Amino acid sequence: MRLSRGFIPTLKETPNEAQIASHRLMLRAGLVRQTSAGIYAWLPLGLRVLRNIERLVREEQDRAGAQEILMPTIQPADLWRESGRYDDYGAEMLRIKDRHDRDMLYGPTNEEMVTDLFRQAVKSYKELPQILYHIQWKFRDEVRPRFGVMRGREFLMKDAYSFDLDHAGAVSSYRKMMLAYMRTFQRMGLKAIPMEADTGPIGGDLSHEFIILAPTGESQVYYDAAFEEIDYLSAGAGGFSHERPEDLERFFKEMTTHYAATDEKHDLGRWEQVAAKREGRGIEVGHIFYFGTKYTKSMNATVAGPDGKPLHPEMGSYGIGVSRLVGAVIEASHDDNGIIWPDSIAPFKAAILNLKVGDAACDAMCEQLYAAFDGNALYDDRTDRAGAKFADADLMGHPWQIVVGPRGAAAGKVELKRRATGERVEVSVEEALKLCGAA
RNA sequence: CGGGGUGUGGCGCAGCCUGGUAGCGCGCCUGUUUUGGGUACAGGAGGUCGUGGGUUCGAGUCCCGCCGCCCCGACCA
Repeated sequence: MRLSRGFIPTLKETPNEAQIASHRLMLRAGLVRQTSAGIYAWLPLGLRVLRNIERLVREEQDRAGAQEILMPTIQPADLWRESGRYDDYGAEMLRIKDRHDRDMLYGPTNEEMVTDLFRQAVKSYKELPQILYHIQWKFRDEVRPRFGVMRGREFLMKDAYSFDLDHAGAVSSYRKMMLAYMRTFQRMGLKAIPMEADTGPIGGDLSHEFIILAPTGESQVYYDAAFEEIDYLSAGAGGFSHERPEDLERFFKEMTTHYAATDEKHDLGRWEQVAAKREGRGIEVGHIFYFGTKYTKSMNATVAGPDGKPLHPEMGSYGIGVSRLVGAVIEASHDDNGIIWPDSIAPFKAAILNLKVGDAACDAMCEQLYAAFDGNALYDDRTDRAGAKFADADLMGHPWQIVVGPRGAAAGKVELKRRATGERVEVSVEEALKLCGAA
C-alpha cells in the first residue's frame, strides 16, 4: 500500500476519550475509529491486523481438528428459551424484534445455535467426536464498555464447541483446544498463562482462562516461571502433538500442576511452595469450558449409542477474543513512540520510507523494494519531511523500516531499522530484503 | 446500575466565575522556504459552541430537562 493513497488517518495528538495505551495507539495509528460506545469501525491498518490474528487462530484450530463453520449473528429467541438462558442472560443480551414481531437477539455466544445444528445433523455415536468453530461478531451490551477494543460491546470472537460421546472424550477435546490456544498465543509473540477459572453463566465444572502478560493488564497474576520455559510449538522430543493421547496427558499435567492464579484466587500457602515465582499484570484473552450435557440435555440433542439407545453427548466451548487481542498485543508490546508489532500479526512486514520523493535514485530504489514485498509493505511516498515519516513509522509499528535517503541511495545503500530493538544497519537493497524475509 | 467528570472547526485546548457578534496550538489548502527525527514565513478554508427549553434588549457564558462520551466501582471474551 502506498501511504499517499492509503486511508490511514494518523493523529499527532491523543483523542481525549482514549485513556489506556492500546486505545490511544489504535486511534493515533489509524487502526480504528469509534462509532459509539464500545463499537468500532476497523480501518485498513487495523483490519489487516485483525485478519492476521484470525488467520493464526484458524490455522491452530484446524490443526487441532476443529472444523470451521459460520453461524449468523442474529438468532431466534426460541432456541434460548429451550436452554432456559433467554431469561437468565439479562440485559447484556441485545434483544430485537423482526417485522413480524418475533423475538430475535444479536448473539452474545452460540451454544444454543450450535447444539441445534448438531442435533439436526448428527445421529450416531460413530460420528463423534466433533469440534466446530466459527469466527464471528458478538454483541454483549456491557454496562460500561471501556479500554477501546479490549472491552467493546461488539467484538470478534472465535468460539469452538466440542461434542463427545463421554466424559473421557470431552476431556480429550478440552485438552486439544488448550494446546491449540497455547500454540496460538505463542505464535502471536505472547506469553500466555492458563489459569483455573469459574464457569460463570456458561455452566460446567472445568474451566480455564488464558491470561497474557502485559504491564498495563487489569489483574495481578502470580505464576510459576516454569510456564515461560515451555515451547508449545516444538514438534520434536518434549513437544506436544494433538494426535498423541500421551502428549495431551503430559501437556495437561504441565498446565495444571504449575502454580498460576489471579489475585482473587491467589493462595499464599501454595505460592510459598513455588520455587521460581513470577508475578505481573495480565489480560484475559481466552476462556474454555467443559460443561458436559448441560445443553444437550436441555435442548434434547441425542445420538444413538452402541446399544442403539439415545445418548446425550458431552460438550465444551472454547473462546478467544480476536478483536480484544489486537488491543492486548499492543498493551504487551509498545513503547513511547508507538506500537511494536510481532512479525506474525503485523499489518505490513515493513515500511519503506522515501526521504526524498522526486529524487530519481530514491524513487527507483523504493519502487524496487516495494515491488519485492508484493503488497506486504507500506510505502511512505508522501512528500512530508523525514521526521514525520520516522514518527509515523514508529507509531504504526511495522517490524522493519527501510529508510531510503539520497545520501545512501547514491551509494546503493538503504538503512534497515528493526522497530523492536531500534537497531539499524546500512545494507544493499538485496540484503535488506533478505533480512526482512521478503526475498 | 451507584459515584465522579466532560461536551467549543479534524485533534488538543482557552473563553463561562463577572452575559455584549468565537480564540489559540496542531492538522488541512496555496505560495515561498527547508530537506535524515513532526522546518520557517506569509496568505487561506473550516465552528448549528452536544441538544431542547427558559431568563434577558442580548446567552458559548446564567437556570432547568435530555443526550453523548470518559473515569472509579459492581459485572465481563
